[in-house]
Amino acid sequence: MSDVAREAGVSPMTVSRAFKSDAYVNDETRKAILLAADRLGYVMDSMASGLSSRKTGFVAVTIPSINNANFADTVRGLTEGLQEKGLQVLLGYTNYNQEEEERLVRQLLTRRPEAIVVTGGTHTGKCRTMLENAGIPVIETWDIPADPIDSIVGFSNAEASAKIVGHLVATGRTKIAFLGGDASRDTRGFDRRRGFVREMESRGLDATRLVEAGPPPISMREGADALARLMSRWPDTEAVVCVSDLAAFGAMTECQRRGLAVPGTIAIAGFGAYEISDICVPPITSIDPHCYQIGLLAARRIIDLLSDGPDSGTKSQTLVEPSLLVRASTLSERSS
Amino acid sequence: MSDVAREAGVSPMTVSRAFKSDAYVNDETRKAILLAADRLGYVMDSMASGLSSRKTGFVAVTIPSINNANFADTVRGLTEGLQEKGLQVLLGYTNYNQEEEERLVRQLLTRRPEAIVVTGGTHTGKCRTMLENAGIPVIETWDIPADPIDSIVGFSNAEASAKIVGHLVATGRTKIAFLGGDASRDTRGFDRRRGFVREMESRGLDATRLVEAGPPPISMREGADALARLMSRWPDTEAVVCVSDLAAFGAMTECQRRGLAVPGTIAIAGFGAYEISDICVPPITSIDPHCYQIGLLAARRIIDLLSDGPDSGTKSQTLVEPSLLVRASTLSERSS
DNA sequence: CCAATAAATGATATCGATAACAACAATGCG
DNA sequence: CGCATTGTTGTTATCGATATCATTTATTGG
Repeated sequence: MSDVAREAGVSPMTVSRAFKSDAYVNDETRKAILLAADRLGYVMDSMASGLSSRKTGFVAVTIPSINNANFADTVRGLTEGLQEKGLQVLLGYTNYNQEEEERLVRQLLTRRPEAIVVTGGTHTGKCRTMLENAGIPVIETWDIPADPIDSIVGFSNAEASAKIVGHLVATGRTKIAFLGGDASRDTRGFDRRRGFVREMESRGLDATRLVEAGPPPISMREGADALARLMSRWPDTEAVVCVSDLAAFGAMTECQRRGLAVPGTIAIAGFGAYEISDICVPPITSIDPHCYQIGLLAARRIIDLLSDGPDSGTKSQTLVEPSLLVRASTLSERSS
Repeated sequence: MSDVAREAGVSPMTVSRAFKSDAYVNDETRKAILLAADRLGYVMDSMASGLSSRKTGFVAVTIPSINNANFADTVRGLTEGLQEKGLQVLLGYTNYNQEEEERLVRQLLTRRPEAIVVTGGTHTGKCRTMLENAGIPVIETWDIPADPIDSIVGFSNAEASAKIVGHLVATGRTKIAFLGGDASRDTRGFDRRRGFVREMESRGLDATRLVEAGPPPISMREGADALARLMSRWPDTEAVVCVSDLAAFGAMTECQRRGLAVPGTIAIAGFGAYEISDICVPPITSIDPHCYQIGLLAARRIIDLLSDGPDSGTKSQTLVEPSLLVRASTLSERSS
């Protein structure tokens, strides 16, 4: 930076100001400085800048898996929502593992982010402590934890399942199964299963048709395998609610292979509004949790918290209402 | 850090050393320091550390889209490959846009990464200049640029197409179309199309059945629409090579809707070895570019370059051989 | 025309760590 | 026993920027 200052015939301080948009600098001076910087191929060192100003421009974000269209959409919303304020997302993924999350959060905090976004509501004790003591806004997304750390931008996974059950019952199905929902690692999937069980029971229906599909991420293949197990155990099942669209699609391909008509013999519903659920034949009923919107709202909340200053005392809750997308895979009445 | 030093009764320098694994510190002293740090909830400031040691621990990575399983796998390979050396991926996406890439690269370079990984071979002039002058290893992936900046870890998209053409011809098809491949933005998709044309021509076959599917990312829906256009223009088409598995699956659903048998009436091939191509009915012939492997090899190359020092003069090329996955969608002979 | 204000720039200390060197104790070896 | 070696810790300067305060030069209104 002092090289640039010399080249432009000003002090380093003026160069520093020329790179901030808001500061007092003469337009011509700034122009000259930017030109000099360009000649020298100078790019500012954000790390040093951050050290001095105590603003790193980072927002840390953890997601369970990078290879998941839903979380990717949320990250997209975050990235784009934070861009206007010059904030950059620092991304890490946990592999659906809380110990890994703890390690990751520790690593991310060493970068002194100005806020941190985590997915889900369950963390290791140490992880929670770190988040509480970090002294920055913490946003929990994709869930509504019973005991939030700070702010929430999420939705009720349980209620989403309830919505689907309601729809299936309305179309005349009562022998309904749930596919997926691992208790140990996938808390959101487990919430969906819990919501399913609760809703079924509250309607006086049998809520014991539960098939595991292994730990997340649930692949299409695992969805197919799980459907096979489901049908061999409960052959008279009329509908199956899947923990995700990927499992649902896998399950549907298994139906095709077995010659089970969808939705004639069995109805299938998924979760996540993945593109595949819309385009496959027949299209699969799903829940759109509005992933991109979640990211955008989280970004907005962060910007608010960072500008308002110590308003952060209030633990805000921003709830997003998932939408039920009724499609052909559950639409028609039962034919048999 | 000086708080921790006081708490542990040592100098700040010793605390600094205690956090590095390689340094000379008495085991008991280190234990005491780590304990003190834990009591005070101290986490090291990597930014300050980086400023001083001139090692930020960042590796910048740009990908066209975050919502793409192939690129996500490469990022996974990079992340995991770099983890052992304590290097952290700093991710950004370009939306398949070179101006956006330039902006992103500039932003990423302000973070002083120790290396940078970019996808593809075409950049704006300024972007290329920045990369060349950054003074750090630059890895270009997913492609084999004619005029590499530094190191390459990639494969030939054109040859991958040629492989598919060879397979289709071997199964008796000659009226083959290519779906997708936008010249303006998706250089890799365009390379695949170019490879298709070249291979068809070299076999003396008609290489004019080309259908655009719009700018990337190509959705399943766009694949379906493109197939509709293809069949209305060239109804006698016997096989279609798609720019990606997503387009291929979309195209296949359109066949289902139109009652066209796959592979009986028309064979379909994709690219990318997405899970869907393996599980759909029928499974779709595809190319596995070994995305995770690309990431891992890039990580390894970076680690080599960073440790060897000024060996970086040699512009290495690490080539990965894509695998053809023959599946039912192209397998059987033509039935009509 | 002058005091008051605003605009533009500079000087200095500092952010939180580490590099580099110095200092000293313990150990080994001829 | 003395000197070289290794292990362990401390001191000082510094990385590249910015906060803060000081200073200088327009600008404005009474």
